[in-house]
Amino acid sequence: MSTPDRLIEATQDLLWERGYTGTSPKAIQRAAGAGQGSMYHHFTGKSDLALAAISRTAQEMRETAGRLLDGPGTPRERITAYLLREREVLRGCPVGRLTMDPDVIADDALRAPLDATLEWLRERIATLLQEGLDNGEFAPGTAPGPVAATIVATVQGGYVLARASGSSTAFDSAVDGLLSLLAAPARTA
Amino acid sequence: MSTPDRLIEATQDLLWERGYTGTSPKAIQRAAGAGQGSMYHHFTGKSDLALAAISRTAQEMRETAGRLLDGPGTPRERITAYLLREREVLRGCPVGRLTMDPDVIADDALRAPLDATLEWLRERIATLLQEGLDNGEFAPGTAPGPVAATIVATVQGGYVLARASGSSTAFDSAVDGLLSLLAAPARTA
DNA sequence: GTCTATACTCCGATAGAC
DNA sequence: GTCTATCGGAGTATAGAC
Repeated sequence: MSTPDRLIEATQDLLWERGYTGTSPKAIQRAAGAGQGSMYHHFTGKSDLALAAISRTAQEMRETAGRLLDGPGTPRERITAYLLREREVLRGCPVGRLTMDPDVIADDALRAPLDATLEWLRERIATLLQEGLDNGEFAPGTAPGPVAATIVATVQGGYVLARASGSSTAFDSAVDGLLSLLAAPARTA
Repeated sequence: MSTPDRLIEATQDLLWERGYTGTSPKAIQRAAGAGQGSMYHHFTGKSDLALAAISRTAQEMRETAGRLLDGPGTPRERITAYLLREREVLRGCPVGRLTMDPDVIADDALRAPLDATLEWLRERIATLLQEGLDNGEFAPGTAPGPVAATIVATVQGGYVLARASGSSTAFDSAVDGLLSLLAAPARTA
């Protein structure tokens, strides 16, 4: 792999693990097996490299989620598959994690990929909810936009609960609760 | 106020804003108006001071949430009041935020107050859900434990969405969606 | 209790040789 | 492209005077 690619991947890993403030150029160089001069030859500095890493992470997250949300099954089944997919829960979300970093939030260029990714996810799920409403899979009156936000928030917050407790159980519990709330509408109507 | 108190309060603010890694002893001293020697006289170091600050923040959060969850109204009304309470959404949750800090999560003493607080909140809400089930305010079949986890996760995740977008709208939307799901007519026969 | 002095390392970057 | 040298500042303390 090329040196820039190794630098970007190392930065992705470190940003996920330690955040922007907690990630130093030196640590990136060590992880990538690249020297100081090499890193500053390919990137103008830490923030430039972080932008490349965050953009790539955001893209990868879209692909991962998209495979399930655009996959086989009914709208409800796809949302369920997304919620129940295998996750390294205790590592947290590589995108959502960065929203707690003030230096990332303060920089519009770094924040943009985070916003775009979570917004894309919310929209994609809202569309599925609408399709599920149309085919009777969800309770009439379900508001796709807000409920999609709830779904994304539950996942993001599930990571918080899991990391606080040191166990993925809390994440699973939050998802279970959400799925039960989304359960099939009464057949009586 | 005493010097230790000023140091603790300054640390609380900085941990909320910048996290553990992003908070330096020097910044704490500046914010507290205390000197180097003074800080190290009252606390053994950064982590000791952080423990005091985190414990106090956790206690304050319990009191704030408790005032609404133990307040007037039916169980459903109290949960709703908790979800709709005024928040400085873009600042995030001073407790949840720290779960993304690897140095906090790696230290059981620092992690314990986070876990205890979120666990307390989840339990308190689960109890209210059970009471609401008993008086018919929630759909039969609602599982108090998991749904309580969903409620707490939605709030924590709402902060993530809001900070990503730079607006509190996404938080409000996630809460709206959650309230609508909790208000849905009985779907389990 | 608080102050200043000191120590050693890392941070984030630039400069210039090869 | 990559290396080494260098830089001013910040991080996280410890020591000892007052």
